[in-house]
Amino acid sequence: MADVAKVAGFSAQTVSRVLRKPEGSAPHVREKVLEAVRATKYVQNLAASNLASNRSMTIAAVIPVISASIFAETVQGLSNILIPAGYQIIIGHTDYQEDREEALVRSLLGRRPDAFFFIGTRHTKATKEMLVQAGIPVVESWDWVQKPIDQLVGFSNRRSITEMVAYLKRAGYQRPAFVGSIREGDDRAESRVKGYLDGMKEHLPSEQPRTLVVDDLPYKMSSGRELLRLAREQYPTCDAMMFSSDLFASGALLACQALGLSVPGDLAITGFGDYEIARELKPALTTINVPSVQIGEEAARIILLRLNAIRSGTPETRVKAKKVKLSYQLMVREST
Amino acid sequence: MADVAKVAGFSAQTVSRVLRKPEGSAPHVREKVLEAVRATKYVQNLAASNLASNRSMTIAAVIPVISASIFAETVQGLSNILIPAGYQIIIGHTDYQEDREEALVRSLLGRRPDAFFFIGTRHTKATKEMLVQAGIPVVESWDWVQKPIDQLVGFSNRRSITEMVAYLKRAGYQRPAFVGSIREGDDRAESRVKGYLDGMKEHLPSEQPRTLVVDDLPYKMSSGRELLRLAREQYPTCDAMMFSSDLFASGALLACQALGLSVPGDLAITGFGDYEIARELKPALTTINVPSVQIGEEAARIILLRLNAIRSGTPETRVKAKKVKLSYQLMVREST
DNA sequence: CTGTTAGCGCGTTCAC
DNA sequence: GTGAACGCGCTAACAG
Repeated sequence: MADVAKVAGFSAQTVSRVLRKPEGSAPHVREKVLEAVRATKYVQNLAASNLASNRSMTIAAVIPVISASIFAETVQGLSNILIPAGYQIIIGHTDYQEDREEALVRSLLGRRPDAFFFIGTRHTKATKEMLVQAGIPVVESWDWVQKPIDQLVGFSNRRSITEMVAYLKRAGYQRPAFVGSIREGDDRAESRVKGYLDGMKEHLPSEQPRTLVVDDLPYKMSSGRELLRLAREQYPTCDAMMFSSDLFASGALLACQALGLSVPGDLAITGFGDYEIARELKPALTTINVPSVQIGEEAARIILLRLNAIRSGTPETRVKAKKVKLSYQLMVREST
Repeated sequence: MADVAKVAGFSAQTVSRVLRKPEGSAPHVREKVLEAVRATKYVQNLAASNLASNRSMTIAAVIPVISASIFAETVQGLSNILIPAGYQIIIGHTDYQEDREEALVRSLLGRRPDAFFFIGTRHTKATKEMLVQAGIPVVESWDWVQKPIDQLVGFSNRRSITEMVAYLKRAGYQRPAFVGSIREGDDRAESRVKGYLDGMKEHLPSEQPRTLVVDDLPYKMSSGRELLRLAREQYPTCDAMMFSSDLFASGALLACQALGLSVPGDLAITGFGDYEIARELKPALTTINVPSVQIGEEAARIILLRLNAIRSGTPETRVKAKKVKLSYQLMVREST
C-alpha cells in the first residue's frame, strides 16, 4: 500500500480510504490512486485489513452437505444478497455430524466471521456456547424451534408432513406409511417422522402408524428402490408411501415402473423437497415445496440489518428480529 | 494468546508453537497449554496468524456453479485430501462468466490463498497475469489444454465425444446429432461440440454434421424436453441424439416416453457426465463417466506436494508435475 | 525445548 | 480532505 501511495503521490492512509470508501475522497485524488493501484497491480491484503479493523467481511455458512442441490439453493440465496453487499461467504459442511460441526465452528471462528448462518437447528452445547461467546449475529434455518441461539428463518418440517397425511386421507388413502433413510443428526428429517405420527393420530386414529426409517442407506435415488422393497415387505397392505425426500421417492417411482406396479393405481407415492425431477417424472410426484432460496435471502437480509445496526451503534433491541416463518407448499401431482 | 500464556505459565510463543505443532513441545508443557486454552475458551485469530506467517492455510477453488452436483463431487474430492492436511477451502463461483471470474480471482487473492484450483481452463488475460504474479501453485482441471497456467488435471472432453460417435457408428447409427444448451464461456461443453465434428469427419464422413446448440436454456431437465422438440424439428431424420449433459438427456428421455417415442427403437439418446439418474432411468442412459471426485483428489495431492516443496525449499523443477491426464469412460446402456 | 525481539500490512484515531 | 503515530494478534528469527 505504501508503494501505491508513492506512485500516486499521496500517503498510504489516502490509498486505504479510497479503496474502502471511494466517495470519501476528492475525485482527482481518487483517480490518481485507482490509477496507481492498476499500475502496480496492487491487491489489498485482507488479513491485515481484518486484523486492523476487526471486521472480516466474511459470513460463515454451515451446511450439512454441499452436494445436496437443495442446500446449494439456500447458499445461492445467501450469495444473492451478501455478495453485492461486499461480503464473502465461507462454507463448511458437517455431514450431519454434530461433533464435526463443533470442530468446524471452532475452526471457522478462527477466521473471525462477522456472522454465522446455519442450515439446521441442532448443535452441541459447546457449539452454542462458542457462538454466544463470539457475540456475533447467528441465523439458524430450515426448521422451526422455540429457542434459537439468536435468530431463525424457517418452516415447520413437522407440520408439513402432518398436512400431507391430512391430504392423503382426503384423497381416500387409509394406510399411508412413512419411509426414509435418515442420517442420525438430521433433525429436520426426524421432525418429519414426528409430523407423520401427528398426522396419523389426528386424521387416521384407527390405523397403526407405519414407519420404516433406516439410517444406513446413502442419499441417492437407488436407495429409494431399496426402501420400496423393504417397505412393501414390512407393510404389504400400505396404500401410500411418503418418502422423506424426493430423491428416494423418485427412485421408488422408477422402481415401481420396473416392477410393473402402477402409481398411483397400486400405490401412491409422495416426496419432500420439490426437486426438479419431481415435476419431470411420469407420473409427476406429489411433494412439499420448500422455500430454499428464500430462506437464504431472508437470512442474508437479517444478517445485513444486524451488522449495519452494530456498526452504527443502534441498540440491539431495535433491530433484533423475531423469528421469521416461511411457508412450504403442498404440491399435489399425479403420483397420488 | 498472552492471556493463555499467563494462565499456562509460559510465553505466548510457546502457546503458538503448541497450537501449531503439538509434538514440538515437551508433553507436560503441551498439557498445561492445551488446558489453559480450554479454560480460557481461546480461539486463535487466523488473520493475525496469516499476517505474521505469510501463509493462510486456505486453498481457493473457483468453479462455474456450486449447485451442479458433478462439480460438488470435485470439490468433495479436494476436501477429502486438503481438510485432513489442515487446509480450508474457500469456494467462489463464476456462473461461467469470464469477467466474473476475473473479479472473483482478484477478490480471492486478497485473502492470500496458498494455492488456486480451477474447474475450467479458460480465463481472461488479466486473470492469468494475476495468478502468475501471485506466484502460488495453480491447478486447472476438467479439460485438456496444451499450455495450462501452471498445472493441469484433466481429460479430453473433445475426444470423449468423438469416441461416442465412433461407438454409435459401430452400433449401427448413421445420423447422430449433437444437441445442447451451452453457456457462452463453457469451454468444456464447446470442446464436446468439436469432438462431435471430429467424430463425424472421421467415422461418418458422408454425413452432414447435425448440431443444435442454443445458449439460452437453463441447465435443467426441462430444457432437455425443449431441446428434443427443437432437434426433431430441425433434424427429422436423425437417429441418435447426443446431448451435452445427462440432465438434458434425462429430460429428453422422459419427454420421449410422454410422446410415445420408443428409446432406443425410434431414437437413441446419449448424455454426458454419468449422473445417478442416468443409471436409474428406464431405459438407462448411455453416457460418459467423468472422474469428478478423482480430479479433485488428484489436484489436492499436487497442491500439497508443491506446497510442501515450497516450504522445505525444494527446487521447483523437482516437484513440478507434468500435466495429469485422467480417463473418462464410455458407459453403454440401454438407451442406444 | 523455550523465551525475547521485531515486524507482518493494514485501519483507527487524532491532528491539521 | 489529508497525513502521522500507533497497535491489531500473531509468528519468524535468533539466542540461550
